[in-house]
Amino acid sequence: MTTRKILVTSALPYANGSIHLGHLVEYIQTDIWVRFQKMQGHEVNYVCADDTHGTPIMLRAEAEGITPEALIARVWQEHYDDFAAFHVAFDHYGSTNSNETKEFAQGIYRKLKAANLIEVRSIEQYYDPVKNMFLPDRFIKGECPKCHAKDQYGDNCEVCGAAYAPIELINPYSAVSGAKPEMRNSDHYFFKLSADTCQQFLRSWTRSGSLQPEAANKMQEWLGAEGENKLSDWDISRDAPYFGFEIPDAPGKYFYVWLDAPVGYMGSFKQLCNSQTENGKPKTVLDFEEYWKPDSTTELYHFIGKDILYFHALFWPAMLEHSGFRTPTKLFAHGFLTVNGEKMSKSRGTFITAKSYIDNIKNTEYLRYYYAAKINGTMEDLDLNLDDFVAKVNSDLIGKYINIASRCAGFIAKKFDGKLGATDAAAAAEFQSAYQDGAIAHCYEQRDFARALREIMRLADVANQYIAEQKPWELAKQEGREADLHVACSTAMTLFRDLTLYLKPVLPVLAEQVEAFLNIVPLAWNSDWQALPAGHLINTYQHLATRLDPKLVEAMTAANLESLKPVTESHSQTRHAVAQQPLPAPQPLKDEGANAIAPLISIEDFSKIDLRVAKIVNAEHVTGAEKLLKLTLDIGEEQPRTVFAGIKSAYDPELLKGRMTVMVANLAPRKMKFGLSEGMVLAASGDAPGLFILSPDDGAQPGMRIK
RNA sequence: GGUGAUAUAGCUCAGGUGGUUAGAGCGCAGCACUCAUAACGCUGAGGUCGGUGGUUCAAAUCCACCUAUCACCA
Repeated sequence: MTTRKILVTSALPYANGSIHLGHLVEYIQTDIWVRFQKMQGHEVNYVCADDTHGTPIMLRAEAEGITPEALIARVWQEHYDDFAAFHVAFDHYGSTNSNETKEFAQGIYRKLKAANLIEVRSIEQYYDPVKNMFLPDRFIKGECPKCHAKDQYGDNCEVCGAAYAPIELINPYSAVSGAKPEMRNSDHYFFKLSADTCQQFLRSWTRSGSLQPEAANKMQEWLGAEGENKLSDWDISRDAPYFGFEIPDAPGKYFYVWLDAPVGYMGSFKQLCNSQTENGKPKTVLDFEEYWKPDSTTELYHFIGKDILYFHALFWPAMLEHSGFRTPTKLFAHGFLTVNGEKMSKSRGTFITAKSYIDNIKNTEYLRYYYAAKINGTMEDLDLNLDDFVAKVNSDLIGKYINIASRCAGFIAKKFDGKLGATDAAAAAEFQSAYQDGAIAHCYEQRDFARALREIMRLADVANQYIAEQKPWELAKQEGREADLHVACSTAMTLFRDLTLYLKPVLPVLAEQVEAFLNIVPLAWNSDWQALPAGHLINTYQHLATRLDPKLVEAMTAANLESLKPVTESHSQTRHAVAQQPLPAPQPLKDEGANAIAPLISIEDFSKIDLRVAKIVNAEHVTGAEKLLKLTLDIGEEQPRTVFAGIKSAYDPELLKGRMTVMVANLAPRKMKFGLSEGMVLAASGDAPGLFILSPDDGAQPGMRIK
């Protein structure tokens, strides 16, 4: 087999939010494919980076009172740790905010300009006079011109679905400052995608087999029929203030984040090339030019979500083609993740962050397995059904696969001092031919992991049937059957070894543990099939994996329940450089979003809350507490209750004594540093300073229920 | 609104080029087993393939329309 040279990327996560299980569909898919190719003996480099530029990053950093650089550094580390926990093994994980990416972005721009593909035009755009900045569509809100819903974004209405331009909004206001925006002119730089050369190139490139059939159809829609020019030019500049790269010879103008995001693939790979050193000297194994020159014989694959097909299948190849670089070999677009058949939802606890999975379930290979069992290389959405997840992991991995080793290894240890015997050639024949015909490898190559795993689990069934037929537990009790027992259990170990090989791209850590248990060199996929030899010594079996407890999954969703917290992230699943995508202001700013009314509840839900009129019989400061007052409340019970309330900043205890107020009487008691708090006092607060406890009208008596 | 995709047993999914009684795993019921951190084996009950109408000797599989879900519309 010839060694292929392959460069693989996953889309760049935006440095504005946490990695969640939706992101991981892509990174896990890519990682499995990369690991498979490496096991085949190919030279594979897998690079990615944080996507760090744009208005959302700039504003978020400002809201947090830190520099954008500090923000992206922090998020980079979080992303990096999350990926590592899920065993996503990048060869390099960089950042678009790098010198390498900057040089490539500016270089490409200069080439495009020299090719006469850049044009400057003056456009009219909303400007925030308070914040002194031009406003992206998503940072302008107002009343929908069609249905008159309030507080809709500048590009489309979430109530009636209408699409429009920001200028059509009624009573627009800046989502950043709240100010009324003004129309102002500004020069913008455009990449002339509508130029004949681009049109013609894209028309042929999108049909060259670089896209999945569904994606190619989609492109057809965007390109229009032959002779029809549907592409319009692409606005690649943004005005200061903007966090990004300056456009050469254009003071105050910056590259739009989507221009430098894919260039980040090149930048990250360049960093990888530069970082390969040996004894302090460059190793020069990786040659950037070899991978990116126009006639390169290496392969370049981008794994992306279907939402960003437009950028990767039109802008990106057109940029590369006209700036002297090679174009991608193929784009692998995938669908979105749904959880329990629906969009991920914060209020249902199904907006699951990578971190919360790690914290609650710990074993990240279970998710890798489940995703792999559903990934089929198409653009269809993938459903994470949490009940199914538990059932599948337990049944396939524990019940079928691990169980093979677990049920046979004991005999090898006890009866044969850990030494394997001969292999039952007839029983192993199916496995040997499965290896040789390469069907499973072919499925991996095609990214149809689901089909691969179905075949692997079928083989696991075959192995378990073999053991059931051999009945080693009976052989072990019969005189003179030791040889048969030895063969049966040894054969099972070879079958188990094969299954482990096939699962290794999906379950790299478990495979390593099996390699240690079987005392074999790391499994690879590029040699002839051989049974484990007679006389080979294996180690004592220790349980390799345990069943997934459904309670852990429940705990995870509970941890993600954030119905009381304001939505600060995109409610779409958009997961990459997203400035074109729905993206609310990153931090609660003034009067919208943060203060949205919570989801509807039923009267039953409300009646669960037992609110009572309470008389404050005593109030005092708590030594050592910055915010708390200790209240003694009478609600008509024999003993008054003690409640710690965070209202010290607003109330003098002396003035509270004797007042009537409202408390939640059936809140679970909470142990605090200063004692047990047996309820909660209600108080109102907003963005403005101040805190206001409630009072009933005169006449209300302690203990009266509020309903 | 336009476009692309999806819709098959309780759940999750397979079903090139249309062709005998529509498949798997899980779940469920029964049987059996005890080697295995209750795992494994055997048997069985469940779908007429989103809806309607076409093409055809024959359609889950082709066509039209409809419905629902997802995405994209730069």
